[in-house]
Amino acid sequence: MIKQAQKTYDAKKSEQEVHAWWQASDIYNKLKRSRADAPTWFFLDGPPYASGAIHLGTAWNKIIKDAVLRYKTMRGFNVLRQPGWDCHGLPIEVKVEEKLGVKSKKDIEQVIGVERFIEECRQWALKHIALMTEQFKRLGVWMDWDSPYVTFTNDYIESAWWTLKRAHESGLLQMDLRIIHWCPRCETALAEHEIRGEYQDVRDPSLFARFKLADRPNEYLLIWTTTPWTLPANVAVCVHPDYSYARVKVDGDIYILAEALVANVMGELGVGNYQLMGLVKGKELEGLRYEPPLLEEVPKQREFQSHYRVICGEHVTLEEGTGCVHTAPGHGEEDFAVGAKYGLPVFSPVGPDGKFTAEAGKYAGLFVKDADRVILEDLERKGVLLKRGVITHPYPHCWRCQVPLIFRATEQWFLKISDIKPRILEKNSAGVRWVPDWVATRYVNGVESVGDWCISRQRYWGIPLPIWICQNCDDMVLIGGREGLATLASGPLGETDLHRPHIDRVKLRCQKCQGEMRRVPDVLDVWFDSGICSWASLGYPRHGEPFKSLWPSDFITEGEDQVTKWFYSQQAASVIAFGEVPYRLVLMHGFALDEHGRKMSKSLGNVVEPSEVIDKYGADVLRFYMLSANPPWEDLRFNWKGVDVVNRMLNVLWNVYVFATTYMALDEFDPKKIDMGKIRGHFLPEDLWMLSRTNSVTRGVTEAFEEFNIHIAARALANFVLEDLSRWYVRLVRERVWVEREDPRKLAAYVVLYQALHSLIRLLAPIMPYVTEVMYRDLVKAVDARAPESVHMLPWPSVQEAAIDAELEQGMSIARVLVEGAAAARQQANLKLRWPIGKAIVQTSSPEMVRLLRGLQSVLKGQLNCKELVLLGPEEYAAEFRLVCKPDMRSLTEKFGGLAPAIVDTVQRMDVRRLRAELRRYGFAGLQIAGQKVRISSEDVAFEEALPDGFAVAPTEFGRVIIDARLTPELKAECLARELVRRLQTMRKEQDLAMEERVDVVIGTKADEHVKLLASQQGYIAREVRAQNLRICRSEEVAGPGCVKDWNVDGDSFRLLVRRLSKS
RNA sequence: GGGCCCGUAGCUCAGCUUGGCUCGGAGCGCUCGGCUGAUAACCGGGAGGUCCGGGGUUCGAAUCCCCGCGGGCCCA
Repeated sequence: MIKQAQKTYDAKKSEQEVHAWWQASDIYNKLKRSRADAPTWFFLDGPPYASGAIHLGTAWNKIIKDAVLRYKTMRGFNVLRQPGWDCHGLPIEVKVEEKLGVKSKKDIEQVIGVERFIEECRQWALKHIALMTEQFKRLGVWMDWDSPYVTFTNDYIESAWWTLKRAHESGLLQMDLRIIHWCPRCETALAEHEIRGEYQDVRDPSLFARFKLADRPNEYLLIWTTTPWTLPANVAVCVHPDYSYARVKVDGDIYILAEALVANVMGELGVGNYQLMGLVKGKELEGLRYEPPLLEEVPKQREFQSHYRVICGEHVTLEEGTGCVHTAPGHGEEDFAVGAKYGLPVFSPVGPDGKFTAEAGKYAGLFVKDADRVILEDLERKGVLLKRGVITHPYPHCWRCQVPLIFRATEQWFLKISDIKPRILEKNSAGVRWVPDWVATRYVNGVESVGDWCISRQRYWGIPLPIWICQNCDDMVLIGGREGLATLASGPLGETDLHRPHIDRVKLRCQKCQGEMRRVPDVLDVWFDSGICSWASLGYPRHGEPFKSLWPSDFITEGEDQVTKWFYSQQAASVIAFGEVPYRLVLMHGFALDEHGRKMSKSLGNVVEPSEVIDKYGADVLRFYMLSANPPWEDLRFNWKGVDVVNRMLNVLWNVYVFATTYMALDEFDPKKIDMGKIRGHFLPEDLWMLSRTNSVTRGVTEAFEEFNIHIAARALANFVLEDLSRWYVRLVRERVWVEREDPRKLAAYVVLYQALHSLIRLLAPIMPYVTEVMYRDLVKAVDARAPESVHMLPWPSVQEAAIDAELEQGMSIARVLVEGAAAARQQANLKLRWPIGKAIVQTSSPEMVRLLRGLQSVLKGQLNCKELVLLGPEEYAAEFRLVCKPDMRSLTEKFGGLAPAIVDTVQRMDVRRLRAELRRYGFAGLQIAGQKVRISSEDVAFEEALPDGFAVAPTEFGRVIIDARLTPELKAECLARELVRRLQTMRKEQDLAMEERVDVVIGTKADEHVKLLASQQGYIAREVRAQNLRICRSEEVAGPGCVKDWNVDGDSFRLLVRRLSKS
C-alpha cells in the first residue's frame, strides 16, 4: 500500500538512512551485477591527489561524474566506474617532511632513512584515500570504492615501466644535459607542465652593467639583468643580428646598446648628456671580445678565456633591457640553445641545493639569491655597475613548496615529444570528441606549444626509473617488468616492493661486459603516473583482459586546468605506448569559485567546505545546486542563496509527494489494480496536459543529458516540479481528490499524478540519488513487490511520443497567463480569489488562441472562479461592451461641408460594430444622406469601447480578461460560505483532526439575514468541512462541547464551533 | 605578450547558434497586497537596466564584426 509520507523531509536523516540501507543491502553491487551483460561504457576516473580533504571543486568533479554515470547506467549500460588515486610525488613528500620535521634531502637520507620515508608516504596516501573515500561516499557518489586503482602498487609501477620500455624501443627516451626549472628546496627538476600557472610576482634586483671591451679602450657593452647570481656563469653577450646598435658617448666612455632603446636606457640611467657616435648592425658586433667582469672572483672563468665574445641570437628582443643580453648557457634555456650553436661551455656552478659550488670561487657556499647582494657589491666596487634598481615581475615558483625556482643545467631523462606531436594531434582530431567543442582548439594550441617532457625527478616517493647503467662500460638497460628484472638481477629478487630504496639495491649483471649495473636513482614525474592510468588501471600489460575489450575509455571529465595536464599527459603516454589516444570523449568542467568569481582560498577566508553545505542541506541539494547553477564547463560561483533556492525546490517536490501519498493512501489507491481502459475515458484536459508535460520533459531532460547540458536537464526538472506539478496540476486536481467517493475522475488524477511522479523520480535520480530513493520506496516499491529494490536499478524513462500534445501544452500556458491576468483584475476590483464571480470574459488576441483554449474552458472556468465563461476571438465582442462611435467633425466638415451634421446623425443611429467592421475591411463605408451617396473613411470616425460599471479588465500578452465584479446576493452567499469554510478548516487543523475525520459544526451569527443567506450553502459547507451535523443559528445559541471561536469576516462577527466526534 | 572562455537588474543567471511580435527576461532580495487541509510553502502588483565601453555592418544589434576594459583557466 502507498503510505502517507512524513510531513517534512529531513534530508540529513533520510540520507544517512538510505546510505546505510544501500550498504546493508549491497545495492551498488546488485546494480552492477544486473548490468553485467549489458554493453560496456568505460569511464575513467581522473585520479585525485591523495592528500588532504576534498574541497568544493573536487566535490563538483565527482558529482558531475556520478550524475553522468548514474544516467548512463539507467540508459542500460554496464558502466565501469573504478575510482583512482594519484599517490606519488612531491606534495605528499612535502607533507611527510613537515610531519617528520625534516627540511632537506640530506635529512631524509641520513636522519630518517629512505625506507621509513617511503613508508610514511605510503601511509599518508592510504590515510587520505580512506578519508576522501568517505567524503565522496557522503556525496552519494557510486564508484568501486573497495577496488580503486592506486598508483603505488607494484602492478601499476610495472605498467609504467612497460610504457617507458615502449618509449625506449621507439627511440623516444633520451638522457640529455638540459636547462630545467629546479626547485632548490625540493632539490629536484620540475617539468614544464609543473611550472604552468605557477608564476607569482616577485621583487628582483634590476641592474645595468658594463662589460669592458678587450680591444677598445673605454668602450663597453651595456647589459641589463634581473639575476645577478647568474653572472658568475656568464660566458657571452648576445645581440640580435638584424637590429641596429648604437655607440653612445657618455662622459668619455662609449656604450654599445640597441639603437631603439637608447633614449629609454639613458633615461633609466639618469644620463641627460650623451652623444650618438654611430650605428652598426648587430651582426657586425659578432666576435667582439670583452673582459669578464667577475674574473677575479671566479677563477674558473679563466678556463673559458677563449669565449667572452659577442654572439648573435634571434631571441633577443627590444622589449626591455639594452638589446645586449648577458648569456649564461648553464642558467637559461635560450642561452643554452644559442650557446650550443657557438660551442659555449655550459657552466653551472650551482649545486642541487641552490648554493654555489666550489667552481663559483668567492661565492662558493652562498645560496644564489643571497649571493645577489654580494655580487652587486663586487660589481659596484669594480665600476661595472651603472645602476641598480628593483623590478616586480612574474617568476616561476615550486608548485608545492612555493620557493622561487632557478635554472640549472643537469642531466635529465626526456621523452621526445617533438617526434610524436604530429601523431598526437592527428589521433586527437580523428578520435576525440571535446565538450564543449572549443576546448579542442584550446587543447591543440596547448599541445603545439609543448616541449619535450622531462620525466626524471631526483626524489624518493615515486615510480623508480627502470634504468640501469653499467658502472664499467656505461651500457644502459631499461627494464619493462618484474620478470625482466628477475632475469637480469645478480641476486634473487623475491616479492620485493618496487619503490626506493629496495629497488636501488637491485644490481644487474651487464650483458656486455659482466660489469655491475646500478639503477639511475631518479624517480618518475607523477604526471607520468596518471598519464598511463587508462591501461594501468586495467592491469595492462600484466593482464590482457579487460584491457583488450575495453580500451580506450569512453568518457573522462576533469577541470579546465587539466587541458594541458592530464588530458595531455594521457595522450602523450598513450601515443608512445600504442600509437593511439586513450579516450573518446572529454567533458571539461570549470572551477568552483566564490560568489564573486574569486578563487576560494584560506587567505581570502572565502572557502566553503562541501561538508558545510551537506550538514545544512544534505547531499541532494548540493548536487542539484552544483549541477543546475552553471553549464558544466563554466566556472561555478558558489552562492548560498542559490543553494537555498534548490532546497526550496526540494521542499516543494516533497510537498507534492506528500499531497499525492496522503490522498492515495486515504483512498487505498493501487496503481497496479487500475483498469486503464476504463480510466482513459475520464481524463480531463488537465490530465492529458500533465501526461503530455511528463513526456515532453522526459524528452528534454534526455536530450540535455546526452549533450552534457546537465544544467539544462536540472533546470527543466526544477521547472517541472515547481510550475507544472506544484503550481498548476496539484492546484487543478485539489477539488477532485477532496471528493469522498469512488469517482473515476479522482482515480484519473491519481493515475496521472502517479505516472508523473514515477517518471520524475527516475529523471531526478542521477542528480538527487537520495530523495528519489526514498520516494521510490514508498510510492513504487511499497505497492509492487516485484519492482527493483532501488530506483537506480530502473531503466531511464522512455518518451511516449503519442502522449505529447504540443497544442495542448501551448493552450495551457496561455490559460495560465490569462488566469494570472484575472487575478490582477480581481485585485483592481477588490475581489478575493475565493469569491466566485458571475461572469468572466476572455477576449483573445488571435483566432488561433480561441482554438487552443476551446478544450480548456473547464480549466479556465474553475481557475477564474466564475459561474459563466465567455471565450471570444479578437473580432468578437461581449454584449456588455458598448462600442461608441465618435465622428471627427473637423474631418467630416472639410470633406462634406454642410452635410456633416446629417452624417453624424446617421452614423450614430447605425449599428456601430457593423460600421467598424466595414471600415476595417474596406477602408470606407457608403452612406445615404439626404438622397446623396456619401463615402466616409476610417479617419472620419473614431471608435471607443465603454466598459460598464462593475467590470474590471486586465490586459495580457494573449488577450484580455474582463470580469464582472458585481456580486449578486446568491454570489455573496457563496462568498460568505467560502470564508466560513476557510475558518472552519483552520479550526479543524488547530485541533489536529485527521483529514477524513467527521465533525459537528455550529455557525453562529449576529445578523438574521446571514442565517437565511447561509441556508442555501448548508450542503456545500458541510461537504467541505466534513460536517456530520451542521447548524446555523444566532451567536448566543452557540454552546456545547467542542472548540468555539469568534471570527470577524469582512466586518461581520461569527461564532464557530467545531466538535470532534467521539470515535466509535 | 599569446590561446580559449566569461561580462545582461543590488545578487545568481536565461536569452546570443539562426538579428526583428517573451527584446529586454527569471529566481533571490526589497516593497505592497492576496491565498492556504500538500504548504517553515505559494500567488499577484510595484520599484530596480548605459544588455562592460567604443566603433562598424544593417531598414533594424544584448545577438554579427572590429578595437578596448574587467574577470577566469592555460601558455610565454
